[in-house]
Parts: sequence; C-alpha cells; structure tokens
Amino acid sequence: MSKAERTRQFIIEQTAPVFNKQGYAGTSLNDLTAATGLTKGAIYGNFENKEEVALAAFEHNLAFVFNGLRASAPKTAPAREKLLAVPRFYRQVYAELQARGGCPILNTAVEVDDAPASPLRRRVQETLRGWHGNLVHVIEAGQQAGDLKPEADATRYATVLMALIEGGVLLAKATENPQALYTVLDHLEQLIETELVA
Amino acid sequence: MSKAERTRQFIIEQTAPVFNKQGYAGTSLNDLTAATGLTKGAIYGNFENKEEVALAAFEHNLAFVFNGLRASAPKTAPAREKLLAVPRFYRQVYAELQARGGCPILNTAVEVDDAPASPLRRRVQETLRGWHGNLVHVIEAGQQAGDLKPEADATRYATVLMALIEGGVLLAKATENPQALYTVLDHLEQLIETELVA
DNA sequence: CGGCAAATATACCAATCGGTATTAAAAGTG
DNA sequence: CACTTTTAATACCGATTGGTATATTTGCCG
Repeated sequence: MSKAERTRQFIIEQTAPVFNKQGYAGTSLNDLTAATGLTKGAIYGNFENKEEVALAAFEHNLAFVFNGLRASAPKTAPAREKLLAVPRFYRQVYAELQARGGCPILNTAVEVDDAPASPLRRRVQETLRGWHGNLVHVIEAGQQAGDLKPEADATRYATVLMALIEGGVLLAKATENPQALYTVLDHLEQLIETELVA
Repeated sequence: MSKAERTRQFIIEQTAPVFNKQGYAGTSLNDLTAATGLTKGAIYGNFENKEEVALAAFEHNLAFVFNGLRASAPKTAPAREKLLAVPRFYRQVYAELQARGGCPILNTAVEVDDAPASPLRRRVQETLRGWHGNLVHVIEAGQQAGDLKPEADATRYATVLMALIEGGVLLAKATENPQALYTVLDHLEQLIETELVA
C-alpha cells in the first residue's frame, strides 16, 4: 500500500462523518483540512475535486451499513432470519450510526434528489435499487423454500421495509429520541412474523 | 397589507421551493435574488438574515402540507376517516409535493439534525413532536369513541405512520418512482383497517 | 547515504459568500 | 401635488469558497 493510497484512505475515513453530518454543500475544503490535519495540497493530490472526496466518503459510510447488514445474518440462513436480521442490525448499531451522522443513504438522497444529475446522485439511486432488489430476492427465495407466505407481494414488502427503516432513522435522529426507531423496528419485526413468515 | 408585507410574502413564496430543493447551505443569496427578481437590499430590508428567510420559507412549505392534511378530513370525522385521510392526502398531492422539492420536514430535518441548535432545528423538532402528538390524540379519541381497537398502542402507531409516510416520500423522490410511495400508502391503509379500526 | 520521484505544504488566484451603508425610487398622506 | 416616510437598488466590504501552480519535504531504492 503506497503512501498515497494510505493517505487517500485516511482522508476518506476522517472526512466521511463530516460529509454525513454536514452534507456536501455544507462541507467546505476548510472542514476537510481541519478533519484530516492535512492541507489542500494533500487532498487535491489524492482527489480530483471535492465531489470525488464526497463520493468516496459516501461509499465508505455506505460500507459501514451494508457490511454490518450482511454480517448480521449468515448467507445461508433462512429468509425469516435474514429479514429479522435487518431490524436487529439497526437496533444494535443505531448508537454508532447516530454518532456517525445517521444513515448515509437518507442523508445523501435528500441532498441530491433535486440536484442535477451527478455521480453522487446516480450512486444513491443505484444503492436504493440494489437494496430493494436484494430484499425482493430474499423474500422470493424464502417463498420458493416454503419459509414465507407464497401470496405475499415481495416488491411491496421490500419497499415497506425500506420505508420503515429510513423513516424510523429519520424520526429518531431528528427528535433525538432513539425510541422512535426502536418502536418502528418492533413493528417491523411483528410485520415480518405475521405477514411474511409462513 | 403594507408594501413591505406584500414583498415579504412574495419573497417567501418565491424562495420556499428553492430552499426546499437545495437546502439552507445549498442556497445562496444570489439564488434568492434570482428567484425573486429582487436585490439584496430588498431582501435584507424585509428579513434579518438568510436564516430568517429560510425559517419563513420552511413555515410556508410546512403550511402547504399541514393545511392540506387538515383539509383532507373534517374536524368532526370519526378517527378511521381522519387516519385514512392521511394516505389519501399524500396520494392526491404527491405530484405537486415533488415539484415543490418534496417533504419539507424530511428535507429540513436531515439538514439540521447534526447542526448546532438553531431556530430552524428547534422548529423541525417541534413540528415532528406536534404531528406525533396530534396523531396520538386522534387515535386515542377514536378508541374512546369505540371506533378503534382499544388495545392498540397509540404512540406506536403514530410513530409507524409517520415513519411510513416520510420513508415512502424519500423512496419515491430519490428513485424518481412515485409508485414506491403509493405502495407504502396502500400498506398504511391496510394497516389502519386491520390493526386500528375496531 | 545520495539522489530521484512521489507526495505534501505553501502561497496564491478569481469568484462568490453573507451582509451593510448609502443612494435612489416609490408609496402613502395632507 | 408636494412632502415625508417607507421601501428597494446600488455599490461596496472583508471573509471564505473551490481550486491550482509552485516550492518544499518526504519516502523509497540502488
């Protein structure tokens, strides 16, 4: 790992929470040098421009969520466990997620969804589509395996799950009351058990 | 209505969608003069500073949502109708809400929830608390009247409803697919009928 | 350990930021 | 219509913005 590669990684790690908390427009180059202790020269030696740093930081923040989500249930687990692993993960990790500035998908989606097309905007859309597709796949596989009710609309429940999670994180974060999220997660667990599990 | 009052109102109306789309940090004084056709002198003659414009614009955007929400069901309607009026309202109004930059609560909450205390931040928290309190009140009144299941946890369902709405709006907006919201609204309607209505 | 390349710091750029006096125009009033 | 007050436009301020060219330092390798 070259010096530059390590520095690049260091910049990403140090600036990721800043971007997640303050947003792209709300984060200045000054914030980036303050967060890293480096100078503009070092940053622009490793990134094209501010947006490339933001994109890499978003990717980093995203990895924290999806790596944890993946680790939360074995790849071979039955669908019920895989679905229940989602609320379980958010329960476990919310305190740290909050400290890092909340859900990067939520934060970034809101900031870019009215802006002109950009790499960051495309990446957010792709992430949402990917997550949804993955959930649909889990549900349908579970139905094939006989674990989940065959009549349940996989697309619908994938959408509802995502909306509940993102909405719950928003409420908890904005009201400074984690209980709001836990309440939503309770509901989600019950929903999985009663409407999806066969 | 004095000239200044009319100008102030004009500034609010013209800048409200801009703030809602670009956020507070992403909106410059230049954007405000461009949106209004006025000069900085006119704006600073009617507002203390940029934040006061943003606060008034937020209030204006909020009124669009809550006025519509209030108008969506008669004050004297039974609880079931009042609750079903919520998804019905969002279904009716989503196209216009999207054109205005989406849900102002969602947008503003995400931008300010990691920032230091500010009037805007306080107002967002107050709004969320007020909405939640209002929903709890509607549910509990419905239980008193025998319209809703008495064992349902009013606080929980108020939180879940809000999370579903905000999450649904986020998904629809970010993926440019209104269907995501409609799917969530379908689910919410079914939830009200099966878990809340007696 | 010397020298070269890679990486970081420094110094600087024009443009734009939010904000303010001051000046000019318009509105309200007798 | 004239006069006064209110309201908006102009011109300007220092600070900060994202970004770059250049100088300096650092790490690496023979």
